[in-house]
Amino acid sequence: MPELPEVETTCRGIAPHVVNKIVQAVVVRQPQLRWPVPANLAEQVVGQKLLGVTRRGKYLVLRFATGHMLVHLGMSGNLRVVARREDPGYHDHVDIDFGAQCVLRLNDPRRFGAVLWTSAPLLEHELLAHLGPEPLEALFDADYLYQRSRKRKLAIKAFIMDSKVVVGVGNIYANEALHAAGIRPTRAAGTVSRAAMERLVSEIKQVLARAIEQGGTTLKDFVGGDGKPGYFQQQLLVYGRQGQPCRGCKKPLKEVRLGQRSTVYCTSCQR
DNA sequence: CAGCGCCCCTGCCCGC
DNA sequence: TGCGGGCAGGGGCGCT
Repeated sequence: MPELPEVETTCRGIAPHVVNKIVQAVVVRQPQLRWPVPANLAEQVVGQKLLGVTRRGKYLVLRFATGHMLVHLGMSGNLRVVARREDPGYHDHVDIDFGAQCVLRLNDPRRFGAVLWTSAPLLEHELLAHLGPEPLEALFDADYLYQRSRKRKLAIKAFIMDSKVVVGVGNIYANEALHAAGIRPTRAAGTVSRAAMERLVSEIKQVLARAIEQGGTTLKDFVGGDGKPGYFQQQLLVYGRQGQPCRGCKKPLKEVRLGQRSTVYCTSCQR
């Protein structure tokens, strides 16, 4: 479900409700997520004030005085603020209870998500230490992507989806950005021209920024931190449109499988 | 090291 | 209607 815009939407949606509130209780109904939820999570945070909610890649970072709680939504997770009286449902695995009608609730049917705790300096955490730049920050530019891609033989789509290269570009937006930039997803990263990299960086930034503005892409059941669906889905030009006409040239869009992921492109507009 | 495929898991959709 | 197979937005990890 969530790509970077969905995680950012969640971050913005929950922050006003939970920041500066004190954790009253932690309820773990299902500890078996991507990694086990730490057994001592409650004792780490109960009684502590949540100082801030940020995002690094697709990891949500909840900052406390003594450390950070990392939350990843995996493929099917969502994190919402609910009233305490709202009974937990199926797949509601973890509650962070702030009292006063305010519970942060993780729901994740596939359980690819994670809830972790680290008291070491945040950026030293192994899951964050080797991440590439944020796609919407200035550090991510054509120079950077061009230099890093030289001599790389893997497909450009897999390259931009590698979180060590740049974080937060998931399958949907990789498909969309490559289409907008006129680059064939299967092309070896090292053969993409400098000019094409300029377009690609620009399109990645644009597609992510637009999706964030609109509250993310709702596929199936995504809802942001406030429970509202996103509206970006209606603007997808290639993802899920295989066989349908390219909006540019009207030729049917082709679908191939790249690294076990659905890859859709126009054989005429993308070279 | 780079690159590729395999999983973790549930739900849903499709074809038989 | 029931069931098996394939696929789904992520991404760490192990193998070659």
